[in-house]
Amino acid sequence: MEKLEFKDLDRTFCPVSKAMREIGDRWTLLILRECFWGFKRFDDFQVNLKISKSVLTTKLNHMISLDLLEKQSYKEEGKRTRYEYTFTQKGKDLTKIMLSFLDWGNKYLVNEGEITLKAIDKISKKEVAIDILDDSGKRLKYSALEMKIVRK
Amino acid sequence: MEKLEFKDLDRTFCPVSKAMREIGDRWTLLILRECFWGFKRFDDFQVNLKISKSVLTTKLNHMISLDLLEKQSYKEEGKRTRYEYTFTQKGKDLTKIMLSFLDWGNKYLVNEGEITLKAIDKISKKEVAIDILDDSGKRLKYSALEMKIVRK
DNA sequence: CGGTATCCCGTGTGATACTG
DNA sequence: CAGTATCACACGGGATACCG
Repeated sequence: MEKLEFKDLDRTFCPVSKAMREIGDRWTLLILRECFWGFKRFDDFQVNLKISKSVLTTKLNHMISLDLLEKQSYKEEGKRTRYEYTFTQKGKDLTKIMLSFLDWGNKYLVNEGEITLKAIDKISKKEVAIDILDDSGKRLKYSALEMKIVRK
Repeated sequence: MEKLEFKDLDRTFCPVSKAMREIGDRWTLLILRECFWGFKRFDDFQVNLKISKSVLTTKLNHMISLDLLEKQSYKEEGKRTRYEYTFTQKGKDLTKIMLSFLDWGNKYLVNEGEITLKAIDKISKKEVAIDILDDSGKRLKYSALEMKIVRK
């Protein structure tokens, strides 16, 4: 079997391409960010994100079809039925992507003195980091990395 | 000083929003991926990504203006002057975002038996992971996280 | 509150042709 | 090879009105 070179490959095989096609739009990650903060209702998304209702409808339905979100109805005593959106495991697993964005954004796009967001450990209240680890758990630099083409 | 609540905040303050505005388009991350693989020339990008030349020109110039890329000229003996694009530190620091996409894409968007890409340690040739760490270097679950509004 | 149905518009993108 | 210029268009997104 001959060795596959990057140049020969249709880039659509790359998981980064695939992920971009699925969540690489203006709203998906921001909706999931709102979920991560605990918001669940249509109206919260709409007000917080200042997204138009028609687009939000489309996005939510699309994200449900991609298994990023689940829609559930619930009913409080004496109130009418409501709906809430919560993320699935697949959606929740986008947290690392969100935190990477957060990290990079904080480093390069936030000025000194400006208000921003950090992710902290609930217990220690200290900042968390996101990093690249080898199989023994040691942190790696980018320069220590290479890409390999494999079959899953 | 009163406590700031998420609901009160214009979402544009969020570094995730800011990052999305800067790199949340169809091409930027894919161009940086090609850089990460070692490609540097206009034509490589164009052929590999199947992007139209006019769009590529616009993107590259935009990315230079955002300080994600640098353009340099170089000259080999007896050949004419060529140009190459390499990423800046700011661009290089997007690697974690790329690896997060790679990780998530591999988990959810690649079927068994399909060709895909993994990031490995150059030395040990073993797969690397990307993870969330507390300040002592211990891995954290999402459920151990919370967000905090701070000033940089 | 939680949507759907229309209509409209900007812009991101591709195709093609041209240049040094 | 490394672009620029021009045109044309689809589609994502916003605004508005309407509905259960």
